[in-house]
Amino acid sequence: MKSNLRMTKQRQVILEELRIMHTHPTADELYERVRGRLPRISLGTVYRNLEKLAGSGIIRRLDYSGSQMRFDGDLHGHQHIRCISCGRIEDIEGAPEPTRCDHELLAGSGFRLVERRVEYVGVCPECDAREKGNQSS
Amino acid sequence: MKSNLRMTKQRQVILEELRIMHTHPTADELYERVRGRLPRISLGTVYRNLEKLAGSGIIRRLDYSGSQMRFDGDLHGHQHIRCISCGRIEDIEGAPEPTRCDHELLAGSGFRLVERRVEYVGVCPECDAREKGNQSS
DNA sequence: TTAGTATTAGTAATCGTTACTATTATAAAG
DNA sequence: CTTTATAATAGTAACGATTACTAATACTAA
Repeated sequence: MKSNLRMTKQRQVILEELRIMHTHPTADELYERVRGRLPRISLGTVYRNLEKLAGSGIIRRLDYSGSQMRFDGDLHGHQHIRCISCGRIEDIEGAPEPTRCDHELLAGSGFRLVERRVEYVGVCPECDAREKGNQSS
Repeated sequence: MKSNLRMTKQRQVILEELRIMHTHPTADELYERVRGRLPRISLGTVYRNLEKLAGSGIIRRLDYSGSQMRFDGDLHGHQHIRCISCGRIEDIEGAPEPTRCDHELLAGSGFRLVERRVEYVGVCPECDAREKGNQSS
């Protein structure tokens, strides 16, 4: 099997700029930067490469969360777990996580902490069963 | 000061259905449900009401995350904090959170845990200063 | 009643992202 | 150095979720 991932000039520059930036840029913020070096690059190329690079584990996308906003009418303290496969979100009953070491971690940042959300990401029983069933040879 | 939030039939039904559902529905999933009771309601009304209700703290929207995907070229273990005011995301250096009680919490769900993301939400120093400056009597 | 204003239905516009298409660049084999 | 196969590109169109707009309607209170 071949590497299947050609290192083009565009891909190279996108990756370099992303690694330099450290600001967790959006696709079009990155696009603006990259245009400084490759004026003829298209926005689609940036999107496509970010997807490829994330798929290969070379970069990371923040927010697994899907493209649609979700709402919760239940305000009592609980957590959520999102299925990586089907996108379903389920409640996790139980007290919110302990906040022991948060303040140490955040001390240097200067941020005023408002909330601390734990997003569990996993595979729900149904998807897990289905995926195990599909494991061919 | 008046309540400023009229409880219309539409708003009432949207809230009731959301509270019944327990599936963290998207706006159009909820729209479909509500149409069963109010066939002439429009999708825009659902969106507008969800926004109003969330703004009043009566319901909750999952994912503070903005509408744009963000990327990170730095794969070493670190956390993020997002500014509620300007949307900026900063790195929080330090070990990932302890996972002590996660398994207990998740035990009943049947999910296979893949990842555990902590999203800190706060106000960055700049926004904090600005907001404090703007506090007029 | 009357008036003032929030809310609505319906539709158009916006914005981030993805899909499509013809062309170009890359890597490997001859 | 060609040739060949195919991944990647620029440019543009399409898409889907959300928001904005507008004229009509429904609350609420005087």
